[in-house]
Amino acid sequence: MSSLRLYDTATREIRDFTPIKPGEVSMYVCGATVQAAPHVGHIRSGVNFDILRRWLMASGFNVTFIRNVTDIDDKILHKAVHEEIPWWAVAMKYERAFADAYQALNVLPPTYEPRATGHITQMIELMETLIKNGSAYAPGNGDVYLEVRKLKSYLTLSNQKLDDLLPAGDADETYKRDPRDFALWKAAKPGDPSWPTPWGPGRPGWHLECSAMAHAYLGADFDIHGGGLDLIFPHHENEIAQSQAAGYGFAKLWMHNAWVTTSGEKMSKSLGNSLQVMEVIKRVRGIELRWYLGSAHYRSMLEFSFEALDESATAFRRIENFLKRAEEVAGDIHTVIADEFAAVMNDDLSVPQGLALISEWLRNGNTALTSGDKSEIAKNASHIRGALIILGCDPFDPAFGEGSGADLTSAVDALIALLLEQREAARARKDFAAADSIRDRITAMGISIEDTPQGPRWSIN
RNA sequence: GGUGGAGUGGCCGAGAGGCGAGGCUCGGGACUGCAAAUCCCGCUACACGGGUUCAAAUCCCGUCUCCACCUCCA
Repeated sequence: MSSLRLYDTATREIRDFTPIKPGEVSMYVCGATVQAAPHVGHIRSGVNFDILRRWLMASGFNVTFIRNVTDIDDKILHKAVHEEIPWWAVAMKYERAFADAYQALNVLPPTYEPRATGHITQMIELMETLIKNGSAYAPGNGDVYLEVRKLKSYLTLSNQKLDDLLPAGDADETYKRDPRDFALWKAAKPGDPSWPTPWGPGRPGWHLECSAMAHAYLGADFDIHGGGLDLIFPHHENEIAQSQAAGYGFAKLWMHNAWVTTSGEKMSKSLGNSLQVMEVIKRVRGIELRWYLGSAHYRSMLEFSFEALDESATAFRRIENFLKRAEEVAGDIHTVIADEFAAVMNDDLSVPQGLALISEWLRNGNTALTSGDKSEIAKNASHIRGALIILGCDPFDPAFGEGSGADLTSAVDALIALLLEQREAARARKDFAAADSIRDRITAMGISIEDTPQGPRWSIN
């Protein structure tokens, strides 16, 4: 069997993945800055890395998955003023909104989900290390900066030259030794929340938290660091700078997911609420949104449209419908990871090629359903289900359960069966007017009737 | 200005030197009492101009268009 290869942003090539510790994978993904409800672009990142995680687990690795929550930053403070609630209430409100969205799309909870404000101690320790070894300085105004000119290497991830950069501009320039130096820590402004430090009260700069938390939970060296494309610079560059200046090896492999675009452009909040996750799942189910977001390769832009979303949902329902019929005819569907599927997933998570395989199994499975070939039905269904589990779209996953409605299924089944018996009787005596009348009335209840080689079956629309 | 990415059939979306991914839509057919579902067939594309090659969507040169990052960003 093939082994996993992944694209590394740092080297810009697909490389063999070899974990630091055999059988173990440590990964850190930059999560949300909780200052607004998540839109479909945010959740795509969650879905993409969830697919990676599921694939690693299915490949036999024990995965430690850390995804942080940035619960303090400028936007959160601004929002607090705007919404007239405390900054921590803003953070909690949107952290919950993200959690709800992750859950709705069946994104597995991380092994641990550290918050920035819970790791001030680790950040101070890191800054002390950096100041002590001469990599960082505290000019006396309460800020702490990393001195980028002192770094052995910088900007290796984004492949830029220091002299081509525009000044960082995230703090008062007058205290910086170089305009490109960036803030590890920001002095408190009047009215802002702050934490005490040896350099005065203040709050974390954006980048420091990830270095501190990755170190706290994964150690000096870990396997994979992920996030959105837009984090490459400055966020990930600065994480590397801080961590390596402190003597950590840091991430061995960098992965970045592409955006969801609209009209070819990166999604932005100016589009309003219509593309918020919770709005979109009023139109399609969570599992269908997940299928759509996961269907493009993670490094390709996904051009969002409601038309494409609807089509994608329809395509998913075909697969789901086959699995349900297969279960009815052939019994419980085992999950099998087909070798072909493993091969495409091992090739930098080539999900779109996996979908082509699913299409093939679907066609074969439907053909088998028509001919009644149970072993062929079971085989194709189990391959499909094995793939869907990796994609996080298994229709039988209780995470997507039909809730209390499931309890009614057997009762409805008995009622519909009664009606179908009458319809079958009418058909048998060629009284098609009566038969169609029964079907029409069932349809009017929102239930579809299909005649299959195994007899009629019903499903709720 | 610097860095990175993209342009594929009506639409979505893979591929990255050689037998036309796949899906959706549309047209035709099979099955069916009729539907629905399903299956089969059809619609032969790679921004533009050169070049390399027996062979290019894929490599090289040039051009155009679009996007992103360099300021918060999944």
